[in-house]
Amino acid sequence: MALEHAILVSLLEQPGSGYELARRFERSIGRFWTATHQQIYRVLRRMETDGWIIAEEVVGGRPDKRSYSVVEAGRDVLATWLRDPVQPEAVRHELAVKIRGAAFTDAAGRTALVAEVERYRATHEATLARYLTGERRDFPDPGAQDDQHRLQHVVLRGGIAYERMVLAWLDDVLDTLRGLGR
Amino acid sequence: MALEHAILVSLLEQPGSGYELARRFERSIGRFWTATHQQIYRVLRRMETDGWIIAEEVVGGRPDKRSYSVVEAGRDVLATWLRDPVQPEAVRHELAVKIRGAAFTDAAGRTALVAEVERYRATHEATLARYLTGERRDFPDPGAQDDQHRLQHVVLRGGIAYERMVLAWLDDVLDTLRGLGR
DNA sequence: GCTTGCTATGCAACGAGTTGCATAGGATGA
DNA sequence: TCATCCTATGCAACTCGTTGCATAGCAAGC
Repeated sequence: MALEHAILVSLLEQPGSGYELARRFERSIGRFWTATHQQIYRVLRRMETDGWIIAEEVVGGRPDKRSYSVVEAGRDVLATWLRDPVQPEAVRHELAVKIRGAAFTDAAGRTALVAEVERYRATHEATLARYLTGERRDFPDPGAQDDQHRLQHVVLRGGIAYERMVLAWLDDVLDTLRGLGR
Repeated sequence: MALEHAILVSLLEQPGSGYELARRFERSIGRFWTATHQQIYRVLRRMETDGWIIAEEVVGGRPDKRSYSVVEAGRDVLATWLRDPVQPEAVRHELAVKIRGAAFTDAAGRTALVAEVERYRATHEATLARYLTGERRDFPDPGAQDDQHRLQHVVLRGGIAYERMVLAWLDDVLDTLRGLGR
């Protein structure tokens, strides 16, 4: 129900094609909103039909592309949405289910889960490292930022805080799993 | 693709009807896996057809109900799933999108967003309070727990850590929003 | 020269998840 | 007594999101 809005924000920050948006969703925006290219292309066409964005055909590149920009109606839609109440997040934390499920498996299954949690922990460690690198690169001087960068920065700080929290919790999980059965 | 597994874990912890499961998903399990009663009823029927669970008709109560329990085949499915790699979480954080979107609205819109973040913060404060109350009630003596309770407890500690992280971040967000435009 | 990979877009089919509505008995309260 | 709420289950219709596949030109490497 809100992929449209994530796309509006992304296009306002920087106009671009469906392909470019898909790449951004793998990086920056994808930290808090995921989408496949299929979904993005479909929603872009609908947004264009509804008059929220306009496309400019760019025939220079190897394959031609359609670069989208937000128009007035799109800005209005965004402004209205910003005033709507924030929906409670729909959490889907598969690992938490597995941890509680570990009570119903045998010792070999738990050993396998420990290994899986370690692997999972490594991916979050890598994500944190990426965020910190990106922070040093994009926000080297927190004192001298315009509004847009300050807002992007505070969202990134949220991502960093999340990853640190997850890492600390996963250590707690590993201790707990290893200490089972006395 | 994994509501089945969340249901298996919940039914292993405690057999119950579709309605009871729906209530649990609003409380305990719903902290990390959401589902409506519609979805739960549909999946339960499929799981019964597939022979993962069996239903017992309970005709005593006001409306009759079907109480489900996990059978051997269901345990096997769960054990296999526990060994599968954990999928990276698909994050959907609407508030983060709105914060970045605040760069493209006017002063009145930002004031409205501050109020909304404060309301949102209050809901998370209430959630944290509920978790802490539940922790004192369900896990008063961390030294003397069986495996199932230790695992439930570590998942709850994850929820508590998450809520604390969110609250601290929302304070950061409020400071940032209030400090915009110098 | 051939394969592989990247940019760039899209169709078709399916499965997951939501929303609105319906039923029906029992309890609670004005 | 009548309205409202809670337990308990379910249908139908819809939208959201994923997966597999297809196309097509250009670049890079073997």
